[in-house]
Amino acid sequence: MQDLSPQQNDQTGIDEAIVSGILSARIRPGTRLGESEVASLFSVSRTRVREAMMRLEQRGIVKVSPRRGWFVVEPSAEEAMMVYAARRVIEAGLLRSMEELTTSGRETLHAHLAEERLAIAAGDRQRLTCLMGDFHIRIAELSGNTILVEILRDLTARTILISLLYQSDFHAMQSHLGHCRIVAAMEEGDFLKAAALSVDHLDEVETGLDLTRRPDPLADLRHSLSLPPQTAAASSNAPRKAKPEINRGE
Amino acid sequence: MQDLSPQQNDQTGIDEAIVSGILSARIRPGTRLGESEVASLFSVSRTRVREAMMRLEQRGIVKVSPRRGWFVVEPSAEEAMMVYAARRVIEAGLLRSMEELTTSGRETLHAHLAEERLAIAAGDRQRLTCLMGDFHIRIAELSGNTILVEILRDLTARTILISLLYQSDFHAMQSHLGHCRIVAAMEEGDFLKAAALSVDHLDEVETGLDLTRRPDPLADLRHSLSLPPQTAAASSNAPRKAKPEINRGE
DNA sequence: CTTTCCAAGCTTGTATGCAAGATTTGTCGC
DNA sequence: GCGACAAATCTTGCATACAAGCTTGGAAAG
Repeated sequence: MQDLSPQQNDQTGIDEAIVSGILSARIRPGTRLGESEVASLFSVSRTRVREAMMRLEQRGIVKVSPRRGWFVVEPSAEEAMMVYAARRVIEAGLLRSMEELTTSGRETLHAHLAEERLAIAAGDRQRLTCLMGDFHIRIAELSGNTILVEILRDLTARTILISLLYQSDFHAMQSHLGHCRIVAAMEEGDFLKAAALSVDHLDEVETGLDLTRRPDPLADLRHSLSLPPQTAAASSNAPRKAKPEINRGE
Repeated sequence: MQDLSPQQNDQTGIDEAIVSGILSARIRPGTRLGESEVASLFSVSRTRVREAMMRLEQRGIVKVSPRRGWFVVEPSAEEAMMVYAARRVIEAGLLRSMEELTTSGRETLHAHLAEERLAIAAGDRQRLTCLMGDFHIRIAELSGNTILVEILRDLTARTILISLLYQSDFHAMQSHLGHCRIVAAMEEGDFLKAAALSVDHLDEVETGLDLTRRPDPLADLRHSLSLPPQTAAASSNAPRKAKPEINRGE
């Protein structure tokens, strides 16, 4: 099983450790998070794990299947569209409501874009996934509205899960350029343009998804066995036998 | 203490009973929600109450003061402004992203406006508070995006708490007219105008707040003793005896 | 050999118990 | 009378225990 980085400071909470695992794409959608399993990882009792799960469920990040266990959500196609729609609404609304880009704000964004370029050059896909989501959070942070930041953070987490499910290949360079364009518009002080670009950017990413593809419950197992990844053609006539993916590990 | 309508169907959950109590302004900000207290009201153990509180905390509706108890949040002035800002961003963004008003949608909105008029005529302030918040949720529901609906529902709950804290007197008719204008614009198919009107409307409500007024920790007691409500003048030279105001620190 | 049914094991759901901290109240000293 | 201190009480924090249900593996029947 992918580790949840339990060595991470216990003070930050189990919640954030799991979210962080998702944001960095170390935890896949559908991953089972057994209460006792996580409890022993963090050296606490099930009670606290359960409380964390309740909070994460509220945030739309995990779901419970009664008496079966907790699972990282596997957003349906409908949910995926709603997440993107919500992000378009909020991010565009946010940009439209902005009035100026402070110097420190500009520096923050440029630093972020530089990091993106670095990760692209290094080909560090995991880090890239994280950065691509973070970009939008950075922008929200500029507004100083922590409420919206938190909302967007959760939506970003779900976005990452969605792309892990439905994105065949993501074009990092394309996304990066989209980000650059948005920042450029902000520097011009043209926040309406930035908002429009943001909508375009999200549309672009959403269009790149293959939402017709049903989530593959065997993805993990398939990967473990080094079988070729599921293709659209294969998914229709694949003999769905075998057990519905259980926690690998320990 | 205000009752939480425990007779409400247990299936709906403790969470929703409390939220419902807030939405209808039966539960005031700062209200203490003791775990065992609520537990006995709902005839369950503290465990389930605690889980409900964890979820509500995540939704920004209650806060825990360690080893002291759970309290319905008393948003600070900064938080209040953030809530309104977030609502402006989301609601305006939502309206701008809409493209048509369906027939059933129009009927829903008109039915709602009719209810508002009814409540105004009856002078039912409690019901009115609830309806005024619901209007914006109705609009979000038109989009079919349940994610945004849930977000707005929580923001609305917080809005009601804010107005209970900072609103000296709310002008129901003014708000109602604002709603009417928004609906009219939507009927014209002019969603940009509707979005602008929505921003104006929220601005208007926010302007009507007295954010300089510190929350009165004695409000409940004062009310129980039938003392006159706190005025800006009285608050400055009132002999602050009794307990040191509860956790509004940090 | 295949199918059906039952039991054992594991997982969550819920309650309860105990410990630690905060508040309050009563008392003592001045 | 008034302020400080200490014990009693109440509250949450956390762990554990037990109940209930799902899953699965194996045995038995066809």
